[in-house]
Amino acid sequence: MELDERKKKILKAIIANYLETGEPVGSRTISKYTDLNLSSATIRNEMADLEEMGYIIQPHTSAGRIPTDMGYRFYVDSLMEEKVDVEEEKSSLLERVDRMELLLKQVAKVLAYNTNYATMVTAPKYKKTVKFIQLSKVDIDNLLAVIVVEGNIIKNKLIDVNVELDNEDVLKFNILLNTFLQGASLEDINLEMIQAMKAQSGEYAPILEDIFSGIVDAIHDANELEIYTSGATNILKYPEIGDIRKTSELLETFEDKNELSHLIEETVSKADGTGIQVYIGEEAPGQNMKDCSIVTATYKMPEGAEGTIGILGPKRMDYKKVVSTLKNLTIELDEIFKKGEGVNDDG
Amino acid sequence: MELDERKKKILKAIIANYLETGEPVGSRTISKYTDLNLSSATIRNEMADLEEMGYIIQPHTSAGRIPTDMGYRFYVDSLMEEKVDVEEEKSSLLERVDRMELLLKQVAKVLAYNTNYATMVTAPKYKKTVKFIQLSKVDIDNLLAVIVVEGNIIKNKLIDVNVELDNEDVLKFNILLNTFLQGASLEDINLEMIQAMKAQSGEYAPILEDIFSGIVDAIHDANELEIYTSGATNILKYPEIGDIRKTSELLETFEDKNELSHLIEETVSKADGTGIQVYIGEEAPGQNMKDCSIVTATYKMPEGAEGTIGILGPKRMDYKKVVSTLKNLTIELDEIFKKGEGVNDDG
DNA sequence: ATTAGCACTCAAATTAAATGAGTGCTAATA
DNA sequence: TATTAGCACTCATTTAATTTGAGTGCTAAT
Repeated sequence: MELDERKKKILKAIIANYLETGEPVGSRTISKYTDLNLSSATIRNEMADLEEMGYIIQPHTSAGRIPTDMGYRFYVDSLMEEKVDVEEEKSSLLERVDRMELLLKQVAKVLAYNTNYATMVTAPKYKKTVKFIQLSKVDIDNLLAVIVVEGNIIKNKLIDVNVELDNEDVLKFNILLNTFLQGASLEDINLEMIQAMKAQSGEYAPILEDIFSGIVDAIHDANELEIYTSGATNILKYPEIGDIRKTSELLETFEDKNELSHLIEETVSKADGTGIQVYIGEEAPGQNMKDCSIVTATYKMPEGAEGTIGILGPKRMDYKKVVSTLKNLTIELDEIFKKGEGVNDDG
Repeated sequence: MELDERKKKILKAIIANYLETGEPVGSRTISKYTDLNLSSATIRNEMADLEEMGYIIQPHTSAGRIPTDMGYRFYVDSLMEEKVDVEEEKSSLLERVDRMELLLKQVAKVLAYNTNYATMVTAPKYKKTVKFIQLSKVDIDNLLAVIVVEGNIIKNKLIDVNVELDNEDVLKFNILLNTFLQGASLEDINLEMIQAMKAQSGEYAPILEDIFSGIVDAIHDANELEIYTSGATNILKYPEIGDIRKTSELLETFEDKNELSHLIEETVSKADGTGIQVYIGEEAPGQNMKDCSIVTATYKMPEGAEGTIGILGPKRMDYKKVVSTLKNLTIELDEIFKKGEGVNDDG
């Protein structure tokens, strides 16, 4: 059987209507809703065909039709025309801030606010090199290490030292650390480098051990795939996502950054790199997501590093709006990074 | 009418049973459940009395009894004996960490894990004085201010400067800032002090403006009543708390740190300072909390500063367990602060 | 003062009936 | 040949009626 223009039009009308109302769509509705000027009987015949082809399904004998995953997929790939950018929507959504962390938090928040779904944003994964490092004596037995890595990610680490150090000692350490670490990435910091530093540290080698491990910790921290989420409770607004138990599990998954990071990695690994990806129902990773869809977008930094923005919502999601919002946002992010405006990462 | 021993025993049995099962408790159950050896008829008479006195109520004519808020109140105040501390429970719940922030996050988490309710922890509210302050040049147009305040709360602030500064300039600023700010609390930093600093900064006065406002921001930040929460989704496990809509609103309230901070302040203002406070149903602040109870505890720092730990759960809460867990935890916290072990705040 | 006994109440569970949106099929129509 | 009016049929949902049973209050006997 062939999916001719008319069938497509009808399918589109069914899905659009279902996305709006959440109710199974009947033939009479479509008959009136479209400009096809066909009777409900004709629509019924077409619907029977569409069902046979697997695009729609009846939840029960005497109900209207709802889209199958395959139907959604076809809608997203071929039927949905993207929202025209009204001029005012183009207006920038993000405030400029100077730290990656704050920027991404903001992205998650703005997106959740605009879409009413749950959102997640990962920091770009790139070789973060040390831009600045400084050790200071905070009190009698604590050193504070401040490390700034590319993207202005700032990490602090208090290091307990049980030997008294004077300011001159600290100064020496600072010179040593900067000589070796400035411009280094996590991968550059290996046993070899540690040995070399120890060799130059003379009598302080044992103390340096502590300090060094503290700093490596902090750099490691900064390199971790951070995830920012927002609007988790939005999930509760869509009761169609199974029962409370399931929803509650989903929420927990969403709040567990570790699990979430796995999920995102899975989606990213599936992505074909063309920007925006839509995962519908079964296509989405994770057990509790059968009734959800995930839409992800990738933003790029000039150096080629990529981060992901994701939206989690019900299958019956306003794909149009989500996709267009995501597009605008990634464009804006790309620009922010390009200009070095906002987040400053000129090393 | 008098609340004699027997009535107390019966009331206690009713509430204990209700806390366990969540079902209205009938006379027959109590007749068997207690060691009073009374027939159900007698219990019924006593129950009628207890109802008249306002401690219990029938959800409908032919149902068993459930506690009223007043019943819960009496139970918590007079009937509930506290859980005996099994030796193993005494074992410490907290790992030692060196920063207030991490410690309190941990408290929230451990508590949520142990009780299965939603938890919140506020940082102690005290005059936080500046322990350490340092300005460094991170790149061509960014200065990094690092401020450590008492309790080892560390704040970073990137400051955009549009004038090129050399290291010597930065050094000067550092000396200036330290002279004025070390040991100062937020209240100490007033217009007068700013004027004095400006007077000493000479040609740099205009730049200092930016730097100073950045630093004041950061100190302000550090002084804000931070709240750490955990286990918010636990709320979903207790369907007795109204419908989904209400629950969802409650969750949102819980995730909104600002609102939450108001709530906590309200409870604290009501507290009589004897440590653990229980707010049952209507006694709790906030509109969506009619079906909830809040239990708060106060921990103290040696300087007299106080912070609050709170638990939010259904009225039908395991008060015994909650109170004992909270007690242990505050004791442990008090000790950590006393010893200066873990969080280091010897200024 | 306590308790056995019994009639009574009412939420909740079960069953039955009514409703109505929507379908599939058939026969008439353009 | 494609479309449509018409009609019998299906079945989730709604509404009503019935049954069940836990639990009560009262009374009379112990």
